[in-house]
Amino acid sequence: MVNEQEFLAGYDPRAYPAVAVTVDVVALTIRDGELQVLLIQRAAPPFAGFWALPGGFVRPEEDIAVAARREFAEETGLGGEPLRRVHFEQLASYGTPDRDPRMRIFSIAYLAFAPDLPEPSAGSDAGDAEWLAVTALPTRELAFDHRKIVDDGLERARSKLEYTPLATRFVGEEFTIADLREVYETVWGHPLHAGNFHRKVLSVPGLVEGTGATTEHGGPRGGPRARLYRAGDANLLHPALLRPAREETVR
Amino acid sequence: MVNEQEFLAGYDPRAYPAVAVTVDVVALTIRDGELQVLLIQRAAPPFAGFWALPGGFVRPEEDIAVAARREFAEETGLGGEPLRRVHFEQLASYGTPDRDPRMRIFSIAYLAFAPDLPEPSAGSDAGDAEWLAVTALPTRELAFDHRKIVDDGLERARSKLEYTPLATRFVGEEFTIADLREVYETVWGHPLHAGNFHRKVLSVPGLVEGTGATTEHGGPRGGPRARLYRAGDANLLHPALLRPAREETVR
DNA sequence: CGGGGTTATTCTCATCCTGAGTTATTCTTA
DNA sequence: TAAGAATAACTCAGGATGAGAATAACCCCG
Repeated sequence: MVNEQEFLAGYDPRAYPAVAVTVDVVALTIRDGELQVLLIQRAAPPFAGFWALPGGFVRPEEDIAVAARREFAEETGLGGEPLRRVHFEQLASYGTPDRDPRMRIFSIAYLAFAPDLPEPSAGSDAGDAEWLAVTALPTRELAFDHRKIVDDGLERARSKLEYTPLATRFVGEEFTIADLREVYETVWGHPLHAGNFHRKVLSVPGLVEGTGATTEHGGPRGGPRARLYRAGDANLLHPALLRPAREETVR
Repeated sequence: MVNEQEFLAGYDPRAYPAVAVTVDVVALTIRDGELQVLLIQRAAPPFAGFWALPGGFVRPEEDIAVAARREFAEETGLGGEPLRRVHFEQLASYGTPDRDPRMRIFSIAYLAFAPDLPEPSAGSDAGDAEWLAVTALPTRELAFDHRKIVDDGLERARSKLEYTPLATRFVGEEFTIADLREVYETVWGHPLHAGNFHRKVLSVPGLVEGTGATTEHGGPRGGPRARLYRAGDANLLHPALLRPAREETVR
C-alpha cells in the first residue's frame, strides 16, 4: 500500500468526469411594504432572457460563503458596512443530474436578509437586475430550478423569524416595534395583533434594547412618537415568536 | 449572439478547473440506550486508518439523495423495507478549499435517522465500520472536516425532535410512550418528566395513534404493561415539544 | 406466595403564555 | 379645533407547562 505522499503525487483529478459547483443567492428585502427577491435577467445561454437568481461558479481557491457574498455584492453594488449588515446563511444544495443542460452542475444556495436596499446596479454578466415582489413570482418563469430554490428560501425565512432575531436584519440600525411588526406581517403574509406583538417583543430577553430616543414625528397618518430600539444580543428567541399554525402545513 | 444550441455544442466542460462532489452521511441510531453514529475506517489515503463518515463520490448520472441512500446501504447492508423506514434529509454542504488534499472537493452531507440497527457489515472500500456512541466522539479524531459535519448533524437532530415527529423514526413500527421518551432523553441528553411527557405526546394532534394493544409483559424491573402506539400522520408538531432552553445557547 | 421496588398512567395545582379586546394618551390632518 | 390613527399599557379567559403526587399493574426476591 502506498503512503499519503506517494498517493497524492500520483493522483490525477482529470480522471474523473467533469462537474462544476455554483452558488446561487436568494436575497430577500422589504421594499414598499412587500417582501422582494433579487433576480437577474440572463444574457447568455442557457436560459438566455430568463430571470434567475444571482450566482455563478465558485472560484478555484474561493470558499463557498465568500463566493455567495461576492455574487451578491456584484449584483447589488453593495460593499463596506452596508454589506456587513446583510445576514448570509447556507440554504441547501441542488444537484439533480439534468438541472443544467451544459454539464453536471451542483448549486449551493445561500439565503441573504437585507434591510431596504436601493435599486440594484446590473453586474457585468447580467442583462438586468431587479427586485421582484414574491407575490408576483407565480406569474414569472425562472431559469433552472430556481423557483424551487426561492420557495425553499422563503420557507426558511418565515421559519427563522420564529426563533431567531433575524427580523432585525430587515430594518435599519434603529427601529420601532411597529417597524418590526411590519417585517413579521410582510414575511408571514398576514396581520398580527399590535398589542400582543408589542408585549411579546419586549418580553423576549435579548431581542431588542431601547435607545431612550423616539421618532422625530408621529406616523404619517397620526399617532404619538414611537420609541426607538436596537437589536439585542440574543441568538435564539425564547420563548419563540410562533406564527399561528395553519392546519394544511401540519399534516 | 449565439443561440442555445450553438452555445451548448461549443461548450467544453474541460475548460474549467477540476472539482468533485461527494456525499457524506451522518447516520444516527439508538443502540444500548445511547445515541450512536456510523463511522468507517478509511483503508486508502488520504487519512488512511482514520475514522470517517460513510460517503463517496456522486456518480455522473446519480441524484444526490440517491447517492446518500446508496452509500448508507452499502455500509450497513440494509435494503428493502428496513431501508425505506430510514429517514434521510439533506444537512448542509461543506467546501472549504483545503478540506481535502487531493483536489477541490465539495461534500453534500445527509442526515439519516434509523431505528436500532444491527452491527454494520463492512463495505468494499471500508476497512471496518462501526457504530460509535456520540459521547465517545471527543476522544476520536475524524478524517477531513467530519467532526464539524457530525456536530452539525447532532444539532439538527436535537432541534428536529422539537417540532417534527422524527423521534418515531428511532423506534420500531409499534412503540410505547416510554420508548419515545427514551429517544428524546437520549438525543437531548437529559431526563424528562415522565408524566408531563406522557400528557404532551397524547395531546399533540397526529403525533401517535393507539393500536389498542399493550406490551406482552411489563418492564424488566416491574411495572404494568404499557399501551402500544404507531406513528401518526403529522408532519409538524403543534404545539412543539420544546427542550428546556439552556442559557448558553440563547446568547 | 407475599412484599418491596418499579413503571405506566392519570390528577392536581400553581404559574406562565397567548389571543382578544379595551383604554389612555399623543400626534397628524382636515 | 375636532376627528382619526397609532403607541403603549392593561384586563381577562383559556391553554400549555413544570413539579409533585396518587393509583394501579407487574417483576423479582426471599
